[in-house]
Amino acid sequence: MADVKPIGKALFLREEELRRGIELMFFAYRDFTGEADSILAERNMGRAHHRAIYFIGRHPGITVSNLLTILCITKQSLSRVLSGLMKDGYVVQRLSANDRRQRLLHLTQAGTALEARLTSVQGRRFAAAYREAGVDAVAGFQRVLQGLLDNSTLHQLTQHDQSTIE
Amino acid sequence: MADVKPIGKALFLREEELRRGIELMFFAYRDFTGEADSILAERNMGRAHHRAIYFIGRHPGITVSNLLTILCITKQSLSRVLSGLMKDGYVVQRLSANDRRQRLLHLTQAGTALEARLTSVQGRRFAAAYREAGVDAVAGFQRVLQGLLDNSTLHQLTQHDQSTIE
DNA sequence: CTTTATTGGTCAACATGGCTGACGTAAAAC
DNA sequence: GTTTTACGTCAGCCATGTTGACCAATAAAG
Repeated sequence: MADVKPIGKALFLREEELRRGIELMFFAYRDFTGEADSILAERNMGRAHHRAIYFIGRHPGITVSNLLTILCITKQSLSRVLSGLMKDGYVVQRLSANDRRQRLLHLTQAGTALEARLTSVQGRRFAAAYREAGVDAVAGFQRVLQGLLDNSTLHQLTQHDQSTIE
Repeated sequence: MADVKPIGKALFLREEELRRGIELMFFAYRDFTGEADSILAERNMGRAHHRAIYFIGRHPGITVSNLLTILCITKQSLSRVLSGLMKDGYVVQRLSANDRRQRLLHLTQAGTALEARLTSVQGRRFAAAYREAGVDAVAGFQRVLQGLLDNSTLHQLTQHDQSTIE
């Protein structure tokens, strides 16, 4: 509301444009997660399990702490999910050699397979959307999404080094 | 995995590109909803209340049925949320003249005010992201998000007429 | 060596928001 | 007029987020 012109129509169009973005985010996120949710539901798992599997696959040997930093949920929420994943044989913990307090998280074969399946399903959707929209649109898409991030999230993502492997 | 070139590096880059999209969607959606969630939490409300308020504001006089079609949740989930919103004075029901089975939903003054506040917060984030990214990026953003939608959602959105007012 | 901080985990208790199934009531169909 | 359909509500279950208290192992600081 800082640099709004004193013209009724311009204001209206601006608001409509913003609402369009808000609504697209809602619907696209819902549909984007829908297929994976179905696969997970078959195995009595939810989106929380997916997130854990995804980021453990992405950062093998990640500590619980670092996973918490990525997910921004409480230790207890994650603990419940990890317990289930270990019980069901998707994730294993190994003790760290450096610091034996740390449990380093790894996917099992079953975990890797499930992660691949879920990522494949979501990747196909992205691949189709990217193909339809074109390269320039994809760049714009990523720029806008990046602009929607909190600063802390942005910093986290730009440090995409080996820091979680230790 | 249909039209993949038999080159290791190209495949890797493609997968990384898709994973970047998947992750950006996760983080951006979380941060995008975070501020509104905080405002809602102050009033003992959640994201479900927000969705209901948002779409009632968008389609004054919408029926419960039509709201269900938009949200894709069960009648019971919505009913619980609507009961709370009516109890707290954000929403009122009016009986339809045509079909007295229907309850037509409207925001109260408090509901309108809350909707405006929440939309303003999310709109500001979008406005900032749009400003940084530029007009072309915004177009690409919208094209890609649209491509991520289920067909049924896309059809629903392209029929943005008065059908919900009846 | 002792103290303190960090890391990881557990348990209890609670709220939100999905779900299913049972069940009214109003309108439509026969 | 009875049956069927449409619309909405209620009760209760489950997953997943929350807070707070607490414990154990280890690292770091004194």
